[in-house]
Formats: sequence, structure tokens, C-alpha cells
Amino acid sequence: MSTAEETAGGEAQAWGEVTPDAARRLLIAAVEAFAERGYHATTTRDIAGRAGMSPAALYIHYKTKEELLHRISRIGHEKALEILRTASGRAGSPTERLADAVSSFVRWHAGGRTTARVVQYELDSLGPDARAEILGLRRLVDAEIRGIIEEGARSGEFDVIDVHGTTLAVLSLCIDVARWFNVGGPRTPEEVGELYADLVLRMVGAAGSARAAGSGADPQT
Amino acid sequence: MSTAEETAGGEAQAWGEVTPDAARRLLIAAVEAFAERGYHATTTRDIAGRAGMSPAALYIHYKTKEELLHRISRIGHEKALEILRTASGRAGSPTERLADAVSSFVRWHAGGRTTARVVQYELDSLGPDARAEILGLRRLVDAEIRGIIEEGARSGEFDVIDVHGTTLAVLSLCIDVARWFNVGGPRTPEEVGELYADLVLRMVGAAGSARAAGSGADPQT
DNA sequence: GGCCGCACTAAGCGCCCGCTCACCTTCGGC
DNA sequence: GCCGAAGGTGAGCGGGCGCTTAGTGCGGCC
Repeated sequence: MSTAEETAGGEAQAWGEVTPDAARRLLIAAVEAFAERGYHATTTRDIAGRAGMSPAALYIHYKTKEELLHRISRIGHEKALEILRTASGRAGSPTERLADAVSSFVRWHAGGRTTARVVQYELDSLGPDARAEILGLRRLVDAEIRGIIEEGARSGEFDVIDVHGTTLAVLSLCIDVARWFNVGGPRTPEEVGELYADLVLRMVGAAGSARAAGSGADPQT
Repeated sequence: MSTAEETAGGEAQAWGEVTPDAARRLLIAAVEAFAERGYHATTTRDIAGRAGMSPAALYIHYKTKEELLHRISRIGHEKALEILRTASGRAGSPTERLADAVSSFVRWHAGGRTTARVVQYELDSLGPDARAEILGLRRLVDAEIRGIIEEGARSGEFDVIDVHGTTLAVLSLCIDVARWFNVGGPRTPEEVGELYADLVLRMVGAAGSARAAGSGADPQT
């Protein structure tokens, strides 16, 4: 599927912060390989090969194969967190902000499925320390969604029986997109984002949740 | 986490159909190992060791390590399908049947998380032929849920804009339980099943979906 | 009671893994 | 024009992998 830059970075996924150019190419190659085959089934020779380098080149920029996964995981989680914080920090009602958060989070999982897959499903392949660090970031992600739901519940705009459980379900829905979404499939990331935002609003019992389909993305500002 | 029988078969998960006793022990050991570490990170020595046998014993009952995963996957998917068919084949309104299907499906994913994890997340480790076979079973699972939703939509009992998309989301929600559910956590499989059934009824716009919490399972007939 | 066959083991084969090391090329500074 | 650092390569190490094979203990059948 074409070059590394297009596949893994296609959706304007950053990776720009990874500074030596060769290190970035290796990292993007690793994201692709991990997403396709999984961390343990990917060899360092495969990663280096995809980046157009010899196996030994990898170890100039990264200490171990695990460090690659760790870096990918941290950058990915930070990006996810940033997306949610942008949505939840905007002005607007909990309903608007939850719809915005879910649709942009889903768009990220669908559009950058390659990255999202690694970020969401290869966590267990990290060692204890790295894993603990990433779990900390995940708690922040969780808190972001829970915050919006709590606010809506407090104001009476939402009707939720179990805030924690509902938060878990909303995140489940979003994250699982990375498992099934197919780039060649019938739906665009935008369509899935809109559909899922609507479904989530129904889950939290928001008032006018059965919105008309077909309009563009949700209005901003 | 005690013995193999308890961990992987704890929730009355069958495996009874796996006939030579040694073959069953190996299979259960494989389920545990695959669930903990993933297929590729699991060694045949680990599987045999958990079953209390020498590495070579595995190859008396299974041709390859992949055959183990294939068998687990097929039996697991058949069990999942059976659960959904039982629920959807019952008498009752689409609302009742959908709630029943989701709650029992979720209970299976939460309670038999070890098995469900392998079944739902190790699919890509299968070779093309075995993978295709299992994907056929997954389409049947999908059809079962979609059938109920379609019926409810046709009768006007549900209010869904996108039947396929909603089906996908319902399955997402259920399947993702296998990713996050923790046996030692604060929720029982039954509680999660009930919560998720309620959330799904909201997603499909079923009439009296905001049911009071605390009661037993949904009423039947 | 002798023998067959089956379930299982001890040992190990060939391969490929993550990773290393000695060496090479390129290039800016003076 | 020479020099050292940075970034890269080819060859290969120790080890663990999936899987095989020769041999062993043992229960069932005549």
C-alpha cells in the first residue's frame, strides 16, 4: 500500500516531532508493521527493511524494539488526549461537547487506524514501567470523557444511571473502531464519527439526540 | 490464578467436546497463554508446561501451534453464536430479545474473558484459510444482531437511522468488553451485561429504555 | 504372559530472532 | 587537504523458537 509516509501518516498524523529524519522513517515503518502483524510478530529486520535501511540502523536511533513501541504509544496517546481536550474545552453545552469529542475521537481512530491500532491494542507488549506510564495517560483520556458526562448529568441535560459505566461504554465504542474500520470500506471516518456521536448522545439520554442525518460535521464555535 | 480448569473454564465454558483429556488440557493451557501474552508471544513450551507435559506432547494432539488457535477460535465463535441464537430465537418483543442477546453476549465476554480475548483479538494470527472460515462465523454473529434490530425498526418499536452502522456499534460495545473487563474489578459480568443492555436499548431508541436499575434480568414472555 | 500400539519424553535440529561490533562513508570546520 | 563526529553497513553472536525423532513405559487383547 504505497509508501510509509502515505499509509501511516496519511491523515496528517504528526510524527513531525520525531526529529532525525531517519528516526522518523523507522518509527513510521514500525507503526505500519506493528499494525499489520502485531508487535511480537514483527521483526526488527522487517522494520528496518520498510524504512529502506539495514537491520543495524535501527539501533542507532532506538535502544530496543520495545523503545519504538513505547515512543509510538506515548505520542499516540498524547495525540488522542489532545483531541479530546480540544473538544471538551470548547464552549458549548455538554451535548455539543460530547458529540464533538466522540466524533473527532472516532475520526482519529478510523482515519489513523494504523496508528490507533498499535496505540490501543499493543499496550500489553510493553514492559511494566512503560506500560504504567501509558496507563496514566489512559486514565486522563477516561477522565476527559467522564468529565463531560458528569457535567451533563449534573445539569440534568443527560440522563445517566451509571456515569463510570457509561464512560467506559463510550470509550469502548470509540476504541473498537480501530479494530474493525477498513480504509477501503463503505464508510468514511467522518460518517462513522457522526453516527457514533449520535449513538452516544442517545446512550446518555441527551434531549435532541435523534438528529437529522446528512448534514456536515457538527457546528463549531 | 489457580489451575487451568478454573481460569479458562471457570464460567462453565464447555471445552467438553474436546475429547482426549490431554488434548483438552493442552487447549485450555493454550487459551490461557494466548489470552495473557498473545499468540505470537506464546511458545509451545509454555503451553505444554502449563498442561504439565513435555513440549513434544503437543504435537501428538495438534499438528501445529496454529491448529490450536484455530480450534479455540472455532469453538469459541460457535459458542458465541449459540448464545446469540438462543436469545434471539426466544419469544418476545425485539426490545426484550435485544436486551437478552446483549446482556448474555456481554456476560460471556466478561465472564469468559480469557477465552473471549483470544477469540476476538487473535483472529489475525490465523492463516488465510482458517481466518476465512472464522470470518464466516462472524458474519453469522453479525446477522443475528442485525436481524433483531431490523425487526424492531420495521415494526416501529426501534428508532434507528442506520441499521448496519448501529449493528456494528452494538457488536463493538459487546466485544470490547473482552479488552477491558477485569475479573478482580468492581463489576460483575451480570452488572455489566445489564448496563450494556440498557445502553443498547437507548441506542436503538427503544421505548422504555431507561429502566430502573437494581432489578433482576429483564422479564421474559 | 508375551506382544502390540499408543501416549509420552529427552534430546536436539535447523532456523531466525534481537542485538552487537568492527569497519566504512560523508561532510562541515579550519 | 586533513580530521573527527555522525550515521550507516555486513557479518555474525548467543539464544530461543517451532517442530522432529528415537526411544520408553504401560495398558489391553489373545
